[in-house]
Amino acid sequence: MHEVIICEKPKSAEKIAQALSPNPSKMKYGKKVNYWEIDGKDKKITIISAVGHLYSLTPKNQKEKVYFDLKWVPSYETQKNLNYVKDYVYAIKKLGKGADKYIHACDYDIEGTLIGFNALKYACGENSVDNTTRMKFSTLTKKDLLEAYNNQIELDINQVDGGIARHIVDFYFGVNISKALTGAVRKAKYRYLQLSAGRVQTPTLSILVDREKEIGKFVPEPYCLIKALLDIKSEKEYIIADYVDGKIFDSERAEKIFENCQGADSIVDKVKITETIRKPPIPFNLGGLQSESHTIFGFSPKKTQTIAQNLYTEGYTSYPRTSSQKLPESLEFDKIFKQLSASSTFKKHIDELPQKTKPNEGKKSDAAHPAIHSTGIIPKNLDVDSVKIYELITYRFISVFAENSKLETLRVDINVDKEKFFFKRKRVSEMGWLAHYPFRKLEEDSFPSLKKGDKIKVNEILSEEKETKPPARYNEASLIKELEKRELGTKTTRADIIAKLYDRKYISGKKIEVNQLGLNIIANLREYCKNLTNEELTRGLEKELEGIMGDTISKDKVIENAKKEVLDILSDIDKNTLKIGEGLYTAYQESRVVGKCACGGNLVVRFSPKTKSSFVGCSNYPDCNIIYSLPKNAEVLKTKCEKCGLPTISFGRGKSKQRACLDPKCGVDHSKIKEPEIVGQCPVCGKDLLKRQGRYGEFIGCSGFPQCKFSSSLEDLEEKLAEKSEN
DNA sequence: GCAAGGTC
Repeated sequence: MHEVIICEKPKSAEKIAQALSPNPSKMKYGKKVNYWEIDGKDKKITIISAVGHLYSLTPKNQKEKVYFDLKWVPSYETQKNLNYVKDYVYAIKKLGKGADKYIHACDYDIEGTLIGFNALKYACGENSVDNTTRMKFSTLTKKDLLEAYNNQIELDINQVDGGIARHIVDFYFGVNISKALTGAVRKAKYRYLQLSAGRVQTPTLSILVDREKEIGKFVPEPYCLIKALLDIKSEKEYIIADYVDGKIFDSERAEKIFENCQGADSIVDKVKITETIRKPPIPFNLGGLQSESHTIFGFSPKKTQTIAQNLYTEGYTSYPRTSSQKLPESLEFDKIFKQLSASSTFKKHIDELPQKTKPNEGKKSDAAHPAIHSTGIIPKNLDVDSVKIYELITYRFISVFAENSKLETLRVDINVDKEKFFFKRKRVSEMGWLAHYPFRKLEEDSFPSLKKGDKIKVNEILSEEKETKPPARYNEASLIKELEKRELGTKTTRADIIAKLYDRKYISGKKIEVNQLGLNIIANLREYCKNLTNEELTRGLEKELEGIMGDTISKDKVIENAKKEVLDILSDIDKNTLKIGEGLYTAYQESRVVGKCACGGNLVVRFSPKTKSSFVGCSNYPDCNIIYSLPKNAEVLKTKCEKCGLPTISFGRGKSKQRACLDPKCGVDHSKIKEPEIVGQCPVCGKDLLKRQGRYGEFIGCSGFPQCKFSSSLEDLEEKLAEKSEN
């Protein structure tokens, strides 16, 4: 009797083999594919694996105008970068044909069920499906796997149908509407401009557009902050106390308070020290790791994901594509810590952990995998960025087991004449887990010794005019969090989808801005297929998939409904195709404008298919044929060259990243302007004031930043200094 | 190629 077990990925095949036998034989098919064999008395078991989806949808006839007639083909046929899949398909075809019995042992979710089903149907042969049972497990532990093997259930064909429907509906909407948009530009302008829309990418772009609009209509409100510069020092800085009510929007009131305080000294009214407990952080899931790595190292979520994936394949850290924030005891922490202790730096931290502790866990869990953690194997020869991610994961893993840290907050309330001010100082009083997680900035304020009734001289009363700020733009990490919250996309696809929006030139910048093209796409889609721009399509699809799995609606009915809806949308787009195409192309051109040409035209980024490189040319071509070539992977920046006014560009990677003027003949090397120029003394703390380069141009900041927050625009500086010295 | 979803 020959039994074939089909798994979702090589790792789970290995785990299942090890669970079923103390010494399974590890075999190789070709050079790359591992599989396992267990020879029993009257049974031979072959355990093989897929590598995620092996098959993808493709139109039966590529020449159709719209694609509703689809078929499954091996995914390496439609996507060249999936070449590695080939070996696995071949292996399953060879090893999985003609067995007496099949066991479907992929992850127990919609996609996993479909992965195994397609592998059986298209690689092992149609008949294999009828001869298949299912293993249902939620972790890859020996106990769970054995239990699943001993209690196999029937293959749930409704779950398979749910998976098929999901793929087809996404294809119907995504591919057909993308084609229609691209086609509209082609028909209107005879230009090829690859555009796209989809169930997840479009609502994501829509979220960004909404934020853009909020920012656009935001009216800043002036307010006033009143501060008292006290004649006591913390470290070397004078302590500044804030007016107790914070922002004051009534300027008359602000002025009155300001007047009231003039010349008066202050008396300490109340001194209070409170202690707050900070629990250790929670274990990383993919989103958590991406977000932390973004704030600490500035890595994009996609970059973090790739590095974490490599660390996993090398065996240094656990499976990264998890949403779990939990670390079950079955992982055997003791063993991992013992292994990690081979490194003296980790040992130092591990030795300080309290005995017999449980990890601090988060709420989210994942059926297939625990939170991201170190395996215990100490890596060798990692590149710098991988080291950073590895250490982040390992120190996080250690610190979730550590003790609470404690923070002391000193709050001093003072009266300046009749007006009330206060200031706060913070310091860590017990390090706890912070000692094992060297990525956080620690609060280390010194506490001045004061008691009720003490008199403090007031050096100066400061009145700062401020404006309320518009809501912040999303960055990649905060956008991923928003998508998680709205349950759009999955943990694995979110980073890719954002990358796609950049790629299409819908959005740009680290603080994400929506380009004209992105705004126009959403405007059009909101008019012609509203459901695609909000989350309704996803929510509706979820409901329908539940219906399919609960056997209250058929897969075919769901697919048919989707087809009708897409046909309606396509006919609306078709009726307005020239208008839509025109608008999209104009928006695209506006997005590409980077500056003004000497001839009065617009400087535009163009792509030369001949040299396969980008360059900047003038919109008045062929009348004006000025051309600036761009280095590979160059980015045209918003800041202008101060010598010639052309935009500046940045190119190169990492430390060799350079800035220069778009015109190489201009000769200003912008990368050398990094040494900030000293332009005066800070009126608040007395340190040097520096001219700094910000995201939106130059500004003046204090060299004492972040302790001293004084800043000013170039224009307002003199005024601000004069104002301060008058008082 | 176009989507979104698995996985190296």
